[in-house]
Amino acid sequence: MASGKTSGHWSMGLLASMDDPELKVTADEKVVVIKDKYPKAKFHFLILPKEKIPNLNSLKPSHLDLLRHIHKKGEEIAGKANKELKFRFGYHAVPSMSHLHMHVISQDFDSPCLKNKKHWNSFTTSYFVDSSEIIRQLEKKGRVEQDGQRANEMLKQDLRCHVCNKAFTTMPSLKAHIVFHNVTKSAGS
DNA sequence: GTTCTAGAAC
DNA sequence: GTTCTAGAAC
Repeated sequence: MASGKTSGHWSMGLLASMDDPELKVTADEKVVVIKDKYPKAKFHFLILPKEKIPNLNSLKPSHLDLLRHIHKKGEEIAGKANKELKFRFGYHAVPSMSHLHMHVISQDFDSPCLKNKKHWNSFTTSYFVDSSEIIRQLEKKGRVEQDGQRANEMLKQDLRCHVCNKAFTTMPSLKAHIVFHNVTKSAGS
């Protein structure tokens, strides 16, 4: 392999990342765990099933065990990474990257890779669907209903702090604000 | 998904 | 003049 010209289109990038030793965290018979290449928080992992599942819409009840396994793996990885920080486990309603992947992301959102409104809203609005919600929907309805158009509108929403709901007009001001939440939270001693 | 950058916003 | 956002990328 000379340079990064492996799989043509950028949306196929996750498949390459799964084999990248720099990003790979662990794997078992069902899933691969990698670090997000551009982490949007102090801890940001992706859990991908080895089985090729394109997206949420293609999930069937037969995938429920796998989804529960992914969720459990997420809790395990988060616990190993950091026991103080809060984590969320979930899926983007309209992911940019191909191949189903669950985000495991700490809620500090303290990262230089977190730069714009789309980044922010994709993790703090209903564009981010909790894994438990996906599982519940699949159990109840036999499929996952997805309103992609409504989800995409979430990305354009005004910026709001995910902790206190305060509104902000720019990303730099929001980022300066959330640092304050992180400090007060860990100021135990 | 990111990078780059024009021009809006300040 | 600088900061910041937002749209194109073949």
